[in-house]
Amino acid sequence: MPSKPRRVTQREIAQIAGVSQTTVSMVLNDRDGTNVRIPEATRARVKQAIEQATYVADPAARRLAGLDNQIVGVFTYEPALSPESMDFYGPLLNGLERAAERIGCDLLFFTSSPVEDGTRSLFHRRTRLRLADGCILLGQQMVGSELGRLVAEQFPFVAVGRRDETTAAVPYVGIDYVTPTNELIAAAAAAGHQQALYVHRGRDSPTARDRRGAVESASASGQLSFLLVGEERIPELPRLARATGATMIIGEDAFLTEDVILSLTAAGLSVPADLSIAALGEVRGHRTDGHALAGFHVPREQVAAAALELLQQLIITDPQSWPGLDTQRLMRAEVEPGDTIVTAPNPDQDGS
Amino acid sequence: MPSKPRRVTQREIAQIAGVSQTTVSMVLNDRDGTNVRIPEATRARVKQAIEQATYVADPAARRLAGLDNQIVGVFTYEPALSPESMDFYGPLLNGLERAAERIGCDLLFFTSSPVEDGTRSLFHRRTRLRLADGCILLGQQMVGSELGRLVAEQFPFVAVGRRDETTAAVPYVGIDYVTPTNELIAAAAAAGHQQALYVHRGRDSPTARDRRGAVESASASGQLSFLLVGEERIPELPRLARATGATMIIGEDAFLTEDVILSLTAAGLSVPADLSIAALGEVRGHRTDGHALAGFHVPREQVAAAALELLQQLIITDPQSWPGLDTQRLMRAEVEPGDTIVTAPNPDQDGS
DNA sequence: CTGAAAGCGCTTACAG
DNA sequence: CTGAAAGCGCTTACAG
Repeated sequence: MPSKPRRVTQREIAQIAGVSQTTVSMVLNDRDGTNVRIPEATRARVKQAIEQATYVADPAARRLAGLDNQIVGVFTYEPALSPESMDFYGPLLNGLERAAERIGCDLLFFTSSPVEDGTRSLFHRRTRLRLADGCILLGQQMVGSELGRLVAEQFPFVAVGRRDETTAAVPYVGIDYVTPTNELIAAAAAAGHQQALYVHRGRDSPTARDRRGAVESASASGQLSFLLVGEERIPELPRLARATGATMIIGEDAFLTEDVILSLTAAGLSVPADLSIAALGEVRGHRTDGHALAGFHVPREQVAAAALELLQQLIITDPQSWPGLDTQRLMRAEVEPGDTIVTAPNPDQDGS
Repeated sequence: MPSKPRRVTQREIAQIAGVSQTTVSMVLNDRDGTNVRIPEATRARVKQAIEQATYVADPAARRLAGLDNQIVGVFTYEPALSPESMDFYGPLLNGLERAAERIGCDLLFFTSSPVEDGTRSLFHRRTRLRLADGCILLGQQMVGSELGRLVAEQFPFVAVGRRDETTAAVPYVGIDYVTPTNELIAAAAAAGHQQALYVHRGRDSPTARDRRGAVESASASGQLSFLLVGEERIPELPRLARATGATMIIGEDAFLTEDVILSLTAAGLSVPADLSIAALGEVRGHRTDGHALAGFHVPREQVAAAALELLQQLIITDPQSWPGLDTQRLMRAEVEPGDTIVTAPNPDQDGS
């Protein structure tokens, strides 16, 4: 270990300015309370010494003495900066970076977290978690026990995405898929669609359940009847559409929906002429044969920014008062009308 | 400021295990030197207490006591996580993340650095730079005075990209463009090309100079004669090629080269049938009309990994001994042959 | 208004 | 082999 080169400290500043180290600290932190009132002259002298000696406070010492750090931890359960993960993490990281710059905090990525017992863990022996004032958790899937431990230890953190890995009250900022799903279904119904297929991945995540739930209740209310189809049955879609008289197919997300379209066009069907199509996920950048895919815009940048803001609130609030905060927030995805929902062929006209 | 919830400390572990706090520290850090020899029994007792109490050392205290942190700072002179910057930063960040995971260190992004006096500065009043063991600097353009100060303060850091912003000996890992440029020109000459155009952006960065220098010396040696053309003259390229008899055009980078191709095809010229084309930069993912663009593969992931490894060396080496280290390294870009360099039309045949 | 002192949680000589 | 003590650089009661 190399000898840590000594930096200029408050003590030296104090000597230069001819005051005590305490006074330097007071000036530095603008402590001008009831019991302390430092005359402008002293203050100026100290400030000048600080300037002249290019003093910078040691963050470790500040932290140890109990102050906050302006450092926010970022933990992802998988690599966040690889090309493959950019689709999902890119907008989130972008939103985090911008919000961090605005708030004035640094971002500590816990890239070290080793794989132990088969899963990446936030709590390893040498975790630097405590160095951060709080932590943002990113990832499609999180570990319930770790979320629980964070809650139990009253460590400020916010998860991105609605969580159900634990019964503990996990602070999160997630995405409201229900409202836009209802809107999109209403629009489809208004366009004359009565029978549709919903193609899903069969996952059991909160957002997957949300979307499926909205679809099912639209179906139950008779607004638009759905047949739910697992992704493994995509090849059968042309047949299923014919058999049910469906005039529309909705996919759980854009990528899945692109597979759906491939299956349809392979069977000689044309989109949206023969079948209207939509995805219950981000569709920006997704086009099909010149048509903009109908679906949602998911404001991930804003979600990340909102998560950081919520985290700041938690950090400056005493844990005692956390229950009074609104710590579970949803940002609404917006409907992107696109060009792939068209008026349904009138079934009555078929018979005429 | 909320009351910092108390964490379990070494003192408590010591009480549980019935030893002194010093012993706990010794066990924790595997201090088994000449003067200390802790019997296995004690050691086991302490370890069990640590386990049971889920003790994690306070990184701030460790740091303050003079140990290293396993935290590497990352500073970029512009936002690194925005979609626009992903082209350049993406591969670097990916390489950093992977190397950090392997080495076991966390990455502290100095996203806070505010804009002061018109430029983003690493040294602001509250910089957390000192919290990191060392720092990686990323960016096309850096500030010479800050590089100089880092050198003067003997703070371990490594810049990505060859630097010339200061006369100080800046540790860096950069890219060797000269070797592959020579190779590419040799290949072009071997394919019969004798006259070419080099389209550049007129920048004065080290890598721009390297490329231009290699082009000029090839020209001077008679291997392949070049006319150097600024990017503003791209519209004139068809005329210039005809006037000079050039059979090939090389662009400084792939994006510029794509503009070149647009200009040529707009004039009714075909690539590579009428003119061979290459770029002196990363060409992966760049195709032109079904042809893979000839140029380089720039191993940015490896550059980032090498930078982190060099930084680790600096960190564990006493600054006294830094001069003995090879702190300025170049990784060679590789030639990607592509499909856009074809045999030159034989000028003699023209006359026959 | 200002300073001496205690304490944050750790490491490392230094004595037993 | 093990512990008491000093010190890392800061903040914050607490006395003057």
